[in-house]
Amino acid sequence: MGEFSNQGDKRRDDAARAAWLYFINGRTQDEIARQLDLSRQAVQRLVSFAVNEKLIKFRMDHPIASCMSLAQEIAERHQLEFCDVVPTDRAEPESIGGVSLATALRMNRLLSAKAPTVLAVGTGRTLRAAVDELDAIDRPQHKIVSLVGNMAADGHASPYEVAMRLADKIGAQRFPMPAPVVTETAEEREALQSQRSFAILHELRAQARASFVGIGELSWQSPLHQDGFVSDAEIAELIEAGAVGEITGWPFDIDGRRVDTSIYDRVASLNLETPPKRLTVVVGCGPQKVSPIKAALTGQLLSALVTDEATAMKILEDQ
Amino acid sequence: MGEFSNQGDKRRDDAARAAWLYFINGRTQDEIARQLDLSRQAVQRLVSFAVNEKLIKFRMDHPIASCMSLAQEIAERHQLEFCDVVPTDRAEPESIGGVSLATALRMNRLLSAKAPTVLAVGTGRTLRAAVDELDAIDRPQHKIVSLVGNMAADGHASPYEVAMRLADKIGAQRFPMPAPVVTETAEEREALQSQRSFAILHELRAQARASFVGIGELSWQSPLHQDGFVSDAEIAELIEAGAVGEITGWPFDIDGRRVDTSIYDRVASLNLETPPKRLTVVVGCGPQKVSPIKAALTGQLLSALVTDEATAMKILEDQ
DNA sequence: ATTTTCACTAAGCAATTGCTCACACATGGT
DNA sequence: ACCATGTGTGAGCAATTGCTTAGTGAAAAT
Repeated sequence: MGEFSNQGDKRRDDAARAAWLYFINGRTQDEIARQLDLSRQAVQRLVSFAVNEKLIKFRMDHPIASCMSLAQEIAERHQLEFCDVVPTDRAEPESIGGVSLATALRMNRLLSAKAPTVLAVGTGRTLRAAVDELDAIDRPQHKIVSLVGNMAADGHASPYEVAMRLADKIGAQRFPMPAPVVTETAEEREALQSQRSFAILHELRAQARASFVGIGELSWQSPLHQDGFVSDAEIAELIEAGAVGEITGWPFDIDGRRVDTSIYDRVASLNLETPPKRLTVVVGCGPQKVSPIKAALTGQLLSALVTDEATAMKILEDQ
Repeated sequence: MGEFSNQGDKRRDDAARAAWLYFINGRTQDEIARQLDLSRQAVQRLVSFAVNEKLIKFRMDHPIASCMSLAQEIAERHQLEFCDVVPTDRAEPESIGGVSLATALRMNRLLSAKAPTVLAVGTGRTLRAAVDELDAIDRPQHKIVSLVGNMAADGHASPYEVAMRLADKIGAQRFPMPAPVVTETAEEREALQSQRSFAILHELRAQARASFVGIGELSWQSPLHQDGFVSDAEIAELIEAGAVGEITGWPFDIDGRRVDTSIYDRVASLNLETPPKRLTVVVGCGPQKVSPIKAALTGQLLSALVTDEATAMKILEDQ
């Protein structure tokens, strides 16, 4: 009783206790310090730690009318299963805190099920942040399958891998994709995809309850390019061919249709299901995501969307 | 679009937006004021309003070891379906914020089900506070049935009625008990209970997924007495006869057994099911609740408990 | 034994927040 | 028109919080 396996647990416990007294019982840090016999600074550190580590969570329990109406409009117009729109922080329009929280709530709902569930995920900053917001639950019966590799051609890995981290978080079985996003040659992709592990990924995706994917723009500043997944020549070719966005590495044009360039035969990720065969949630916000999302909606590449108010408004503009 | 049915909605929306930016995006009230074009004070009021109205919620997502071990010990010793123990605010040991939050989480879980669910509830401050913490969901298919009336013999009603408020909150069907807790005469109770509405209450309780009840001590300061449900003479008689606690008006002694006094034939609430036929959650904390809870545990009057750390420790002492 | 490292504390300052008060403005009743 | 009433606002102050610095002591490393 009352013993801790290590110091870290004790610290987390103290932090949780301090945060409880602070947020839920509404005490000041001074009072908590006296109560727990610590210095005020220690309490301040604990509370801050608890917030950073998300031992304590904030959740909005009120539908904001303007967000709701944007969401409904988008969902109806594109026949989505759902659309979540969160308030934009205008001082920092690229902030992903809001959408990742909303995404985490959706993931939570699916993952809290006791029945074994397969979830397919892409990669990206926003998804990664969403995983950090997930509730701590233990679901060894679930399976997390990666839709896309996270290696560049030069072999270095992007830090935004999601499947492993998600599986870690909930103790699920993990099925990462051991591949680059885009291979050097078409033959290389063939070789990769003929491996048994790829067949398993395909098989699992077919059983997946839902897919969660990010969305990228295609430009010289695009994440796909910056993270080194595609070369200068390739990005130029893609832009030239009219590609405006990509999902799990698959480029598409303004109408959401596939773009035939030399990389099309070298994208190693699982194919996009068009139209989606399962709940396919696209997550993203920010000015640069507007046209990719518009295109994806037009091309019916998704069946659900999580974004923010500013992006939602631009998506609805002059359509 | 963007229109509001009334001013209150607009205010709540603004508050929600301010709270979102404050808690979720981590901006200062000053920044939010500039962004929403309001004074800092207005933002401070909005944030405070959002917290008070629970538009924004705090939730702990970390099991505190000492609370967990107390909970496990109690649950095992008394074969409970669950026991939730929350940290105590030692500066205010009677504070019910924590247990009501924990209770609300348990209620939420049951009420979020889509399948029509019947929930039976007692009365009391803690339960009342728990209802205020519930998520805003709409569940017209559910039914809320009251286990106990909330009128005193003199006809005045206690403000701690729970069933109606709970039903309001989630839009469920309501089945209040139109009766005093203790009638004047045994005949009066007979008359009440022969009414059709009572048969319905019984019937519904039999279908209930769970009961949530408070627990009271029996003393001159007990809520039952202070709220005027029982007279001076009656409380004296009960104490004399060895009653230490009550649940929905039913008094019991230190072993959790019924106490035969003159009021036993006049308690109008639905009978206690002993042992419980369904999930029966007792909610309460504070020094004065210790022996009632101990007694109820001994007499197997409950199948789940929500309390706080200090109370839990005292419950486990020298048993 | 000595040094290094680390974590913590006290102190103090600057930023942020909570609260009060006096005042403006709208509303509804007389 | 005039007056209560209440609702919201801005200013200002006090409390609280976030953060930095310097110092202390314990544990680990040398």
